[in-house]
Amino acid sequence: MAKLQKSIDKRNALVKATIELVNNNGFHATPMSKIAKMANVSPATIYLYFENKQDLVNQTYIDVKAEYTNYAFADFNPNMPIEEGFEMIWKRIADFKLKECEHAMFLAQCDNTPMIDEESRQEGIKHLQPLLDLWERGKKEGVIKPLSDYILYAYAINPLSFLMMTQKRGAFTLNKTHLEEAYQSAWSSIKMCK
Amino acid sequence: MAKLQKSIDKRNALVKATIELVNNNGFHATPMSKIAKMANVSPATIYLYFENKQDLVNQTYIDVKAEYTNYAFADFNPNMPIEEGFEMIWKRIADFKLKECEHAMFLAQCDNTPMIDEESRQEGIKHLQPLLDLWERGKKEGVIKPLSDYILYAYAINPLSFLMMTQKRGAFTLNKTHLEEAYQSAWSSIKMCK
DNA sequence: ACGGCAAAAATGAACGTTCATTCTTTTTTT
DNA sequence: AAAAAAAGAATGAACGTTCATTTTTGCCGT
Repeated sequence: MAKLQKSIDKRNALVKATIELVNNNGFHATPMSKIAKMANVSPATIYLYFENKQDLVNQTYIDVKAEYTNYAFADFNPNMPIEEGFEMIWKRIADFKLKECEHAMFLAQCDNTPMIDEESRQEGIKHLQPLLDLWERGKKEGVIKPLSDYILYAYAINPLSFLMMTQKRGAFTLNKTHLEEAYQSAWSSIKMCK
Repeated sequence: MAKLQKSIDKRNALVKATIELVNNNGFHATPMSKIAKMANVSPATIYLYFENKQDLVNQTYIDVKAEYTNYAFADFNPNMPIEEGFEMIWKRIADFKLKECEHAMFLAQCDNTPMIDEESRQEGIKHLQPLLDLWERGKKEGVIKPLSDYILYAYAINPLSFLMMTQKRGAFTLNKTHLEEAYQSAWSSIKMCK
């Protein structure tokens, strides 16, 4: 195997182990030694790929955030009609949160905790721009309520995080019907009433 | 001062310090020694009031959760009309999340992290029953959409957590108008359409 | 009202452990 | 065989918790 690929594999294994351990035990209870063990690597090797523990968790956050937004916008193009574009993005996000729920959970933990440096948090936010642009256009066309982006996000997207979390805790399971209901709630909370 | 009151004061100081330090630094970076210092107490004294660090954070969670729900339901009575009751609870919750945002932030961190024992988490959920009862009644009367409680919560209540968090990060500030818009979004996402 | 005393509460220092990180040596690659 | 990558053992600091003492409290007979 090529040298470069081996390096990439090792880095990925470390990121993967970080996600899994932080999800299950929390940041406070995931020592570098455990991360190393789960990635089949010596603790010292981590420091060839990352500066320190903080850097490891920051980079893991940015990696996962990029994966999330790539997934969300994969089939989207900025010229779609507003409602169609929103539905596509919403459903991709829902898909991601349910299929890659380990990753979504990790993001939820990072986003509600001071465990990520502010700089990395900002870096992560940037990738969401296409959705904000869509909303901007929607407001101009009179299709989307003229609300702050934060309020739109709070009502249209964020509920999915809560549902993902609840499902992960085993309290209930989202089926196709739930998801359609949730989408309707999301859309009706941001669309202009006629 | 009475002996009992002194004990209560000391316990409260410890809980308060825990909230503040965990909010600012995260659980992983708040040692018992710092909690003790902030509460003006010796580290050893903590162990007269709490079994260990885990017990301290569990009890802090339950305390704050109880305060939250007491606040939310303070003026509510179960015989109110559905919409009036919901508006009252919603606005009290919004009030709490904005005025006591340190406490709300602490809850958000606990709820997205494995830092609280499952048992204490369950304990905290119980207090929400009056809202679930109101929704139950609303569904029977055909005023509230017949959705799972989790979906109702996701769309009607949880967005407030996101807005509180965003505001706390300084990204934007919620004013009276925003709040009224948010309430309308919340209500319209759960009310039966006519 | 008060001095003295036993119990309770509180303390600071100490303990053993665990952790993030580094150092030295070994293994792998080119 | 030189250079790069990886390893395991070592290091020093920091942590949660406990221990031996000291301080405070509440109560008693006077």
